[in-house]
Amino acid sequence: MPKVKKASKSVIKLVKGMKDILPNEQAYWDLIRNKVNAAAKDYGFQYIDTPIVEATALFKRAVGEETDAVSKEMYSFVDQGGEKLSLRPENTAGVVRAYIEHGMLNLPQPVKLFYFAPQFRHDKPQAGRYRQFWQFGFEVIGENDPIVDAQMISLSYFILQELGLNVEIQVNSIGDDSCRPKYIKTLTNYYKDNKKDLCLDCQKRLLKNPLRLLDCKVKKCQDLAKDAPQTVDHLCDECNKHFTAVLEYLDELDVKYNLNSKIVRGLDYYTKTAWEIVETSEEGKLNALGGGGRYDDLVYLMGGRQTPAIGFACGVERVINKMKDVKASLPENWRPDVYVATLGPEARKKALHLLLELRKEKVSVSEDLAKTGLKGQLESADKKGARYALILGQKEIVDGTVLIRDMENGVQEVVDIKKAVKEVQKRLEHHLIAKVLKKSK
RNA sequence: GUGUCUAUGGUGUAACGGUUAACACAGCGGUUUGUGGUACCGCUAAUGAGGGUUCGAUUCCCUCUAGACACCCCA
Repeated sequence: MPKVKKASKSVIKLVKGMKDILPNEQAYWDLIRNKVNAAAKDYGFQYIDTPIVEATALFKRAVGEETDAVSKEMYSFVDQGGEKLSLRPENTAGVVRAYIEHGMLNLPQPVKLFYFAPQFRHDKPQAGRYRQFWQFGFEVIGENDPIVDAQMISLSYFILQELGLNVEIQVNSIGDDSCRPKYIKTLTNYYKDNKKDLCLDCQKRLLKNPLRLLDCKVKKCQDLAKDAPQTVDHLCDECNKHFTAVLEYLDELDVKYNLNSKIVRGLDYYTKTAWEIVETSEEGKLNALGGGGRYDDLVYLMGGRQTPAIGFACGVERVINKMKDVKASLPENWRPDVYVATLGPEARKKALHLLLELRKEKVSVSEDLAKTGLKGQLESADKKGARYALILGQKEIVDGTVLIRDMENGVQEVVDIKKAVKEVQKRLEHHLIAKVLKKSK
């Protein structure tokens, strides 16, 4: 054995708020990616990747300069060329930029896009909240029919349900340019008279973000919120009609939803329909797994022509957290079909060829050629869950044979090494047929 | 930014202020290079950092650091 150096004392560690996604977690990620991809295909969405880095101005304009996501939490920097850049805090702005920049208005409308990508916000880390976090999201650009709202809500609901979660939709309409400003005025007027009864945070909210007053957790604020004017009662005709239609379509779909006047989105670009997807198994805690809404003015705001749009996004880490909480079932781990074990230098050399052959034939194979003891190798084969082991020792080399060991029952057979691959394939087929038969019963 | 809690090998835990910091799992090696899932033996490996109290600190106190959780906000 070579001399082993001791670990040095100073270790560079993970940056705060960042997370390694280790192999033992990947099953969750694979599952989510697969479900998202499958849903996207079924619903006719195409995948899009936009850069992690965008001009800071993009987010200031799209997301809103006053939002926390942009004003407090954005990773911004000036690069070597003096450009003001930021890591994206969300993905809709980038998608819309791409839509405009690549003239997607010339494609058949609406354009339906989806992404699965890391986002960055310099927040204080917490359960299910990281500074680099992943979101999958869906956007429909170029359609304002309320039926699309209902379909998008249903899609977001469906995906999380597919992942084994008990979810519920909280839906609201926050109006548009023609009614929201008036509503906010009404709301602030209502609160002005009761200002002294509000908690300190809410007194700040009154100035900064009055809509947030509605979901304060402090009792006296909640009591006030109960009688506060609600957005839905102050929608203009157009918004009202739209929202009513959304709900009507939603009733047709098999979606559990709740009208919730407290749903207010954190980003400025939203209009009309807004919703959140919450997990319902744990009472009290209604941490949103995802959220979405219409953003009919965003394309225009970003310099394109007026184009209605709607989208939603879900936080992947949060979804995984919940999946763990409810012990959602995961697909079985990958197992190699065959493990090749060797004894002796000749066998090791021969095994190199055997491995190539097996891989060429698409037999999934595992080995530890560097290990010498047979015991250790079989132990490894077992841990890896191999179905068969091919054992190749001195004796087999001399005879031109190889041992096939069934790892489930320990039965071994000697076969001609030239037929080894075929023999393995034959057995694997039997295995597969047996499995299918078992399932069909 | 505010608050609460926590800090022992890779992981999970243990140690009235008092020997060489214990146990389990994992990892690695061995039990005449030939048989795993189910034996036995061994090895590797830890008190976050710095101060203080004390004859003596993993244990008590302070500072820092890191982490977890909650608030804010959000996905």
